This record gives sequence, C-alpha cells and structure tokens, in this order.
Amino acid sequence: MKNVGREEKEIFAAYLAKNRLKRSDQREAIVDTFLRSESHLSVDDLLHMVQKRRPDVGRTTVYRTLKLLQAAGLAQELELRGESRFEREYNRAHHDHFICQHCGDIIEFESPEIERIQDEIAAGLGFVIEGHRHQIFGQCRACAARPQRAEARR
Amino acid sequence: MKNVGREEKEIFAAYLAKNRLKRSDQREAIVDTFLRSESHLSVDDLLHMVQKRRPDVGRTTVYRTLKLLQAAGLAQELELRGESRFEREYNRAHHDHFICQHCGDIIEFESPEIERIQDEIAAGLGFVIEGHRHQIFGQCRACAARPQRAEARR
DNA sequence: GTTCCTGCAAATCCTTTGCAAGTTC
DNA sequence: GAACTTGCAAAGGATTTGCAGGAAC
Repeated sequence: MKNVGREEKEIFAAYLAKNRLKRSDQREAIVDTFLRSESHLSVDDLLHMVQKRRPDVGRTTVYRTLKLLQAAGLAQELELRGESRFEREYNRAHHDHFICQHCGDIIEFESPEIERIQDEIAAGLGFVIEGHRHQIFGQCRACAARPQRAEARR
Repeated sequence: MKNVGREEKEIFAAYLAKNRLKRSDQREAIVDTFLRSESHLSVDDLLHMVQKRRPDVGRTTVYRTLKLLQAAGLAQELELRGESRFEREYNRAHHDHFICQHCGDIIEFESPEIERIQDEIAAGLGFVIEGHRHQIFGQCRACAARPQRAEARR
C-alpha cells in the first residue's frame, strides 16, 4: 500500500505551486485519504476517515481541500438525491452511475453508445455539451433478492 | 384559456379526497398556476406567479402543495445543479433535459434508444430500475452563437 | 365541533465565510 | 516577516416543522 496515487499527489503539489498555495499536514492527510479510498465518499465519510488519523482536522478544511482537488482535476462531485459525494477523476474513463436506493451502493457503468446518441441529439439541437450527469436509481441485485428489506434505507 | 388541466385538477381533487385532505383557495391557486405554466419552475418562480393573483399565499404553502402534487403524480422534481425545479408529470412521455448553463434554458429530449441501452445494462447487472435522471449541461444554440456573453449566468 | 390548512417564526441541514491564531515559505 | 491555512463560530441559503389562529367539512 505504498505510493498510492503518487502521480495524483504530484499533480496536486503542482497545482498548489502554480497558484502560490502552501502545503499543510491537514491537506496531505485529506488528499492521501481521498486517494486511498474506494470512491463515492460523502464529505462526512472523508472527514471521519481522516479524523481517524488526525482527529484535529476540521470539517471546514475537508470542504476546502475537496474544492482544491476539484480545481486540480483530481476529484469530481457526484450530486445524488440530496447528498453530495466525491470520486476520483484523474485518468478515469467517463462513466455514469447506478445508485441502489435501498443499500446506498453505487455501481459505475459506461456506455459509449449512449454517449454517441447523446452527442447526436445535441448536435441536432445545436447544443454544445460541456458536461452531463446520468444516474439510474433502483435496486441492486442483492437488494432485489431480499425485497423485505427494501425500506431499510429510504 | 379555459379548463386548463381539467383532468389533472380532477386527479388532484381525488387525491385530496382519498387522503381526507381539504381543498383551499390557496391550493387551488397554486395548482392552477402550476398547470398553466410552461414547466421547469423553481419554487420562487411559482411563488411569485401565484402571488400576482393572491399576494397572501406564503412560500410554505407552495412547498407543501408541491409535495402534494408530487404525491398525486402530477408534478416531478428536477434537481438541477443546486436548484430544484418542478415540471408537470401527468400524461407526459418520459424525457430528459439539456440545460444551458449560460441562459438557464431547459430543453427536453427523449431517446427510446438510450432507454433501451440503459435497460440492457441494468439487466446485465441484475439492477432493477426505479427511476433515472439524465441531464446534459452546456450551451444552447443561441448562447453558443454569442460566446461573449457566456459568463452571464454562471 | 373536529380536523385540516395557513403563515409566521424558528429550527434544520449543508456549505461557506470572517476572523484570530498558527504555519509555511 | 509576508502570505497562506486552520478551526471555530457565525452567516447563508434552501427546506421543513411547531404552533396559534382560521377555514373546511
């Protein structure tokens, strides 16, 4: 488990330098924790994980560091129903999400075909695409198999 | 402009009756205004439109009535970046949205082909679809034609 | 008359901002 | 030392809730 996200850390450092910002232990802990996690973290998830290492890190700093990660192109915000989550963005192919409304699990998927159709429709409308969000809500395989617990989460 | 949304109003009345709720002038004004509008209203849009007719209607009641409209299957919430908007749902084919980030315009589109691909991917994952949200952000034709005003809205 | 509705104000929830003290360069 | 960071507390913005008075049934 060494050198996790080494390249991303270099990019982050370069981003700081370019903008005359400074490094700090808190930032380092947050960035490292974020890069080690499987993705789709809420701010609270990340805060709690970081606090296991450094209990003195504040929620404010997590918010601020996530903004930096986004600006540096390393993190992307996922705006789900109500809550906001973050995933790694660097060097990842574009993908969209299935969200299980029962257990909260998030499954990624990608479909070049959907992207292509999207582009065609946009072209027909004279619309220039800058970004998109495609989320599918429902039940994952596991939750569908035990419908009696369907209300557990929502 | 008579009898706008007559059928929807009947459904709303039936929904109230079924749940032992009562009619009120405020609800009627809100529902009527909602049904007459072109869609994609924010709570504030709706509040202001209703207040032109009945200045005494409060924001709280608009929120509460929108919840009823949703529960009755007449309105659907559109969660855009940050803000929340509402559109008519009754008897409308499923569709998704292009959102111009510059002028705020919202353009609807539908693609049975995308829906089909979605269903296939879901089936492959054993995922049961209960709903989805597909939003494409960018510039509409008009805004793309005058890029100098691209920063006007965001 | 009982039950439901309404608007206000207060409470929440999530996120951002002001600020004084501490760090980095 | 100048400029940036931090955490706290306070401020914001959007939505919900408690409540007392008013309306519907």
